[in-house]
Amino acid sequence: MSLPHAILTALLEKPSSGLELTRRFDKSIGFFWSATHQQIYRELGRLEQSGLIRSLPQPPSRGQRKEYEVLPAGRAALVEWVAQPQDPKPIREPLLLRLRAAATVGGRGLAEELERHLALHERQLAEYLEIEQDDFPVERVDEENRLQHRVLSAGIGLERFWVAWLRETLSVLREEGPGALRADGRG
Amino acid sequence: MSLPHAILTALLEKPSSGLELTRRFDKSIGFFWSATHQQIYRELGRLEQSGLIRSLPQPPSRGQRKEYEVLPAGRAALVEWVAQPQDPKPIREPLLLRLRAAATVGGRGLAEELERHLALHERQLAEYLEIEQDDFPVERVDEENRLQHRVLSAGIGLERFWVAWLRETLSVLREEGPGALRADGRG
DNA sequence: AACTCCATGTAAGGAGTTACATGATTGA
DNA sequence: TCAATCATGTAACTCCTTACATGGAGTT
Repeated sequence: MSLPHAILTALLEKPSSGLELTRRFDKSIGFFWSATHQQIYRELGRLEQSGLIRSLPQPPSRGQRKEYEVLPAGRAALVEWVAQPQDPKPIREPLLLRLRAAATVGGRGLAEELERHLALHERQLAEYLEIEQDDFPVERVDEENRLQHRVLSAGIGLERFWVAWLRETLSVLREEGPGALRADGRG
Repeated sequence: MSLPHAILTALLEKPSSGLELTRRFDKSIGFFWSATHQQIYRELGRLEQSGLIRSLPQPPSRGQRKEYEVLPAGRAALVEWVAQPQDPKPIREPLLLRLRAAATVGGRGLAEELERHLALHERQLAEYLEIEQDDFPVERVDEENRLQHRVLSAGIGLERFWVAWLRETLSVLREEGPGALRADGRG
């Protein structure tokens, strides 16, 4: 039940059309809650029907921009959701599953895959660090800013974790004998 | 497409019935890939139909234990899956979403929720550390063992990250003024 | 008229969740 | 025999993903 609230938050920050929301879910908000345009359009329809948002007066025909804004009921729903208890979901990480499977059936080719993930996480980390430099300079620290900075810090911390873990794991694999779990090694 | 492979791995480690699998998905494997018994039974049926596993000769009536084991085709499918490229999924963490929403609409009651999550992650971390002490003593380090240890290390590292991040975030909230984002404060 | 974007959708299916149903076994 | 427990399922629903469809606007 997070998508509607993600959309409410995005619309509160700035009233938008479906496509604009989709773009924003590809960057800032999407860094910790991704969504496709199909999900977004469907959810916009539901939110409008529930009276939490409304579309601004616009030509209602198909293929035309439709801009949405949050109604007071929508803001109230969001405020209520923010403090509502929700247990953290257990980890669900296919890569760990694959490592466990590799422990049983052998991991031919797994090292390459770990290296690929390492590169991806390094790139993501660099992107976050760039955003941090641009958007969170030491001056201007009001509360809103600080909370948003904490969110970004979580992204940075998680990427740092994965980078470190992948490096250690790769070095463990290499200790097992050069190329032990590589596609070109002897499984 | 991870659940079938999680089940194949579990069955390779030890042939089991649906309920036994469910129990194991509540602990070891479940720490990074959870599943309910409904998912497991459905998937066991599919895997059997695809010829990747088979049920050992047993009374076929309802309410009777049915033990499964992996067939060669199942092992081959798992080997193939292990090295197959799969991009890491972007983060999807409702708590970060709520923090971002709090930055916009205020976070009355959020501090309590962060404290609750902190306690949960501390408990999970303690559990992992206990498992590490029990299952991974310094002696006996064959390859299988090391890979499984790396998996556990990921769990430990992630929990350590969340504990640290939550503590920092709570201290940031407190700097904003005592009780700023508490339910009993002035949001 | 054909092509390319922009923008909003529909359709179908997979995966996970929640609630409930049914049969076998065991113990009081 | 009654209840509890073990064990295997069904049903209905939500959410997400992938592929495709449709309409408008501007260009050539």
